[in-house]
Amino acid sequence: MASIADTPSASKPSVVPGDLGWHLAMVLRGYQTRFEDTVSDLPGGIRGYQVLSTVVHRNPPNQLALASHLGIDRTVMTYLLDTLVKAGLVERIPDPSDRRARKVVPTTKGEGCLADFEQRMAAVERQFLSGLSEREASELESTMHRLAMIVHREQPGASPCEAMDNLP
Amino acid sequence: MASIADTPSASKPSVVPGDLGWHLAMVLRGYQTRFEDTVSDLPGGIRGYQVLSTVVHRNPPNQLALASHLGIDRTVMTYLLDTLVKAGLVERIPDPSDRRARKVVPTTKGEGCLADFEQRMAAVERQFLSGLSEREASELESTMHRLAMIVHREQPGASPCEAMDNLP
DNA sequence: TATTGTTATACTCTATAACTATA
DNA sequence: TATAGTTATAGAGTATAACAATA
Repeated sequence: MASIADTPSASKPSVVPGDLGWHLAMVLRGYQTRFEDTVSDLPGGIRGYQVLSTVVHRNPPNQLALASHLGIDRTVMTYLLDTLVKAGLVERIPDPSDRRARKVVPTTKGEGCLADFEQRMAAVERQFLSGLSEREASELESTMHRLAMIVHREQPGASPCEAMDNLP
Repeated sequence: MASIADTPSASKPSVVPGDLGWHLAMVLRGYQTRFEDTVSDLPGGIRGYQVLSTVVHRNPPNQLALASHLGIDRTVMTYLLDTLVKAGLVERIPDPSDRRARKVVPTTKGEGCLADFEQRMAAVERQFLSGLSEREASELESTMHRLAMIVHREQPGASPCEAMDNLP
């Protein structure tokens, strides 16, 4: 029976090209599973949370900016917002300076709801990174943050929310 | 017009719970876009590459181990392998010790093909991380590797390929 | 009875295009 | 003509269950 001893031994991690992608996918899947469980009560699940969080913390000027910040299509954003509006968590208010556009703002209920779920999410993230040292975890977060910014800027469709992503 | 100045300012990265997930998703998407372009000629695309790479470098004992290592359903693996077999890159050989199982092995053509695509993939990964310092990039790779192992071990369905994942 | 691999079906995303109302 | 938002449709991807062969 072939055992693991047959495989070429690796002195450094990620010696096989493509391994980085495998690791990213595995980590993201694990994270999303925990995320999903945490926000399953929230309308729209993970994306509902992300929309609510973006609306509250980043104040996007319209739906398109909101959608492209989260990397989702504007057609999907319509459905998502319908769900959140129906649940009374956000509102669509017309932009007086551009009557085509609508600005999405949280309701009082939405803000309270987000605050509640953020506490749970923070606990989940801490638990998720608990296998790493304090320093490793914070370095991972900051490196991922930088890399995400680089990727997002090079991605098509990033333009409408550039202003939101150039925070220090 | 609301500007970014309205948002609560952040002194540290990832102060908003859930940001880690956003960053992971953004980075993975950027990575996969480049990956996809690089291996678009290969049957099965990204997954074709990953299957070929796993078969060559990790020598999984059967299809199920192969599938669960990559986090793919065994039913999907059947289709994927059909494609790769038809392209002459791998073969299914019966396991003499368990006649239900089939071991997937690369053909000579498959090995040559993988070596070729690995060179391209290595270049893509270098370019992908080029915005980071040498030290940051290698630390990111090793931390992601560790975190992926932790996640994978906790994931259901990980058992059939445990032996493959416990490499140093 | 449990497991490996295959097949068929249904469901969920996502991508695309078409439409409106404004600019 | 181009853009913000909506709607409808088709396709890819995924999950589920059922099945045959073997343990």
